[in-house]
Amino acid sequence: MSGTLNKVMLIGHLGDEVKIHYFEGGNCIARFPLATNETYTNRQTGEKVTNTEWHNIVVRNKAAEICEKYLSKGDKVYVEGRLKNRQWQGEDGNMRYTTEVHVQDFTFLTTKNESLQNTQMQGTAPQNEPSRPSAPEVPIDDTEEDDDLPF
Amino acid sequence: MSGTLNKVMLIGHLGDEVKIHYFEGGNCIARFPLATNETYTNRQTGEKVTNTEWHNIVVRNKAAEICEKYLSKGDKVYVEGRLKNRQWQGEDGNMRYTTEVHVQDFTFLTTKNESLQNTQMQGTAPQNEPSRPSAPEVPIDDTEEDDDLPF
Amino acid sequence: MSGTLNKVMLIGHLGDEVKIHYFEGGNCIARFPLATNETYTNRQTGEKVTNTEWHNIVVRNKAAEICEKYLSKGDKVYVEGRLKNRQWQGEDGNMRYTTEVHVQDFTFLTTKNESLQNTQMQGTAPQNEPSRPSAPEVPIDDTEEDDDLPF
Amino acid sequence: MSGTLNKVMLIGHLGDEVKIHYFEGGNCIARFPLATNETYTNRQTGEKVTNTEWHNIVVRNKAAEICEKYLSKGDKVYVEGRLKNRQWQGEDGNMRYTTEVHVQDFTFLTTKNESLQNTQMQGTAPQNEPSRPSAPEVPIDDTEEDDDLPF
DNA sequence: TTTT
DNA sequence: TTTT
Repeated sequence: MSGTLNKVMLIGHLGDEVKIHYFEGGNCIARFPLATNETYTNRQTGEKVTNTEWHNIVVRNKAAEICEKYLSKGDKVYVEGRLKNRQWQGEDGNMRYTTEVHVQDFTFLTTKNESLQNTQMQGTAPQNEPSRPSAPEVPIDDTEEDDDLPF
Repeated sequence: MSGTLNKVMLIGHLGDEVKIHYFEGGNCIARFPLATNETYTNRQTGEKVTNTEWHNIVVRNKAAEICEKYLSKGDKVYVEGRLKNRQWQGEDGNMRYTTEVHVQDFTFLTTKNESLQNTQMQGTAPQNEPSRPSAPEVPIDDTEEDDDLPF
Repeated sequence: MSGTLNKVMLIGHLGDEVKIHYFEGGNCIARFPLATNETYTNRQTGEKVTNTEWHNIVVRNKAAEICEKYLSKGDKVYVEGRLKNRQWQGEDGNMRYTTEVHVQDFTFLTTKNESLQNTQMQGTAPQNEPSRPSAPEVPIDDTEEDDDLPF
Repeated sequence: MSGTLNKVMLIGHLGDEVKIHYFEGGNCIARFPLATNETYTNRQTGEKVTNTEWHNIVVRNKAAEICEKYLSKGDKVYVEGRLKNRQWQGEDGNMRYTTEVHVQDFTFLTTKNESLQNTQMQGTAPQNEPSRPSAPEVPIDDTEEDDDLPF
């Protein structure tokens, strides 16, 4: 315990399909962009303004596979996780910086693919899913042996 | 996954010592009251008002033991968990209802017992601690075989 | 500022219609039950178990009227607020205790009444709505002159 | 209402002093870096690893002035807000991207400057402070007329 | 009393 | 690039 807290909670829509990448050891990582919207009225002009924020969502291993299987562009989802900054060297030699949301928990709020109905139940059991009183049947290997890969 | 969310996040002070109870199988449960305060100014009278809410905190197994070991009355702590309603029959034959916060994660914000400094690191690794990329060294048995006990 | 935090975040379904009550000064309060579900597999028996928790949701003034207008039994909603304990004397003379969630923010995730489409935009502007950069057009009177009424 | 949620909750330590900037109309914006830590044990090597994430915190107007007045490098604070991405053109002509946490609520968890004790009460009344039953005495102008400035 |  |  470090006495700190790093928590993000988002409800938004997928702006694109889930992209998954498998590592040699069998681990995998999934990524997708998530849009949240804010609407307000400009006080000076009186016009209604909508701002969209795009978030880089990152999911690992079993949870990644569930997302890849059941989520599609446009779906609404709740994700909970941590902010993580990542840097890498761009092709032009300059450093690039990105902030990602590394998912610890999620729940589907709509899915276009309605075939998941029953499967959906275990769909919310990501890595070390905190809201499960009993242990998940499938042990999830969370080893971050990919940590220095440019993802 | 059920498509729902049940989350509570509190920062408050312990109103009493942690009380722990061990079950036969080795499981245990710890309880303590946590106070949060709200201060506002009454618009009509202009006086400052402070309201204190008391929350029933429930922690299980390894996390319970960490709390019992390191937290004391007056300590400040962050807890995250789920709301759970519990009912039982009182001595007068009437049903009693209580709402509890079942802890999934926590972090110490102050402790009177400063001896924990180093131990503190694993102090924040409750059951299925979600913010850990690697697995906790000690597997935590979360079996709720005590679920129908009146706690 | 009191150095404490009292926050609840729920996604659930309304178990009943919104009940609204108006006070003399024009203030009002709305209440509805909200269900969250938890599903897990019993480790011993292998059977799937679903637990439902019921939460007492309380909304005030303008936000209350929006809820009453647009939410119906069965709708899914996100609510954010504070835990508040309330006690009152029952008809049998015994004290009763309830824990409520006093809403500070909310967003509709589905509504059966689809006629709200456009109105919905301001539907998420409860009292002192925090996610609005510009001020809401309608000042909301939040005076808690009803605090000792048995609601 | 947009049916989305964009929420960040952090407990961390200030990595530097609060920097405040005043605009012509009297509005102001404060910024400071906030560190959160994550500690875990590498499963392969068995060594303990600590990761620090740095977050760009942005506060506006009255809340900004309170932060500037009472927070110092090293202080621990809870902040709640929204993720906001900002881009601007760097001196080299390349676009720069940053993710910021725009604060909606906060509470001091420690302060080196203990003189605030009493003042602290209003220290937690940022813009449209959601946890206040009564209205703040000082109306806060939240107009974002500075939105296209490179902050 | 909700929902999947 | 989402959604309402």
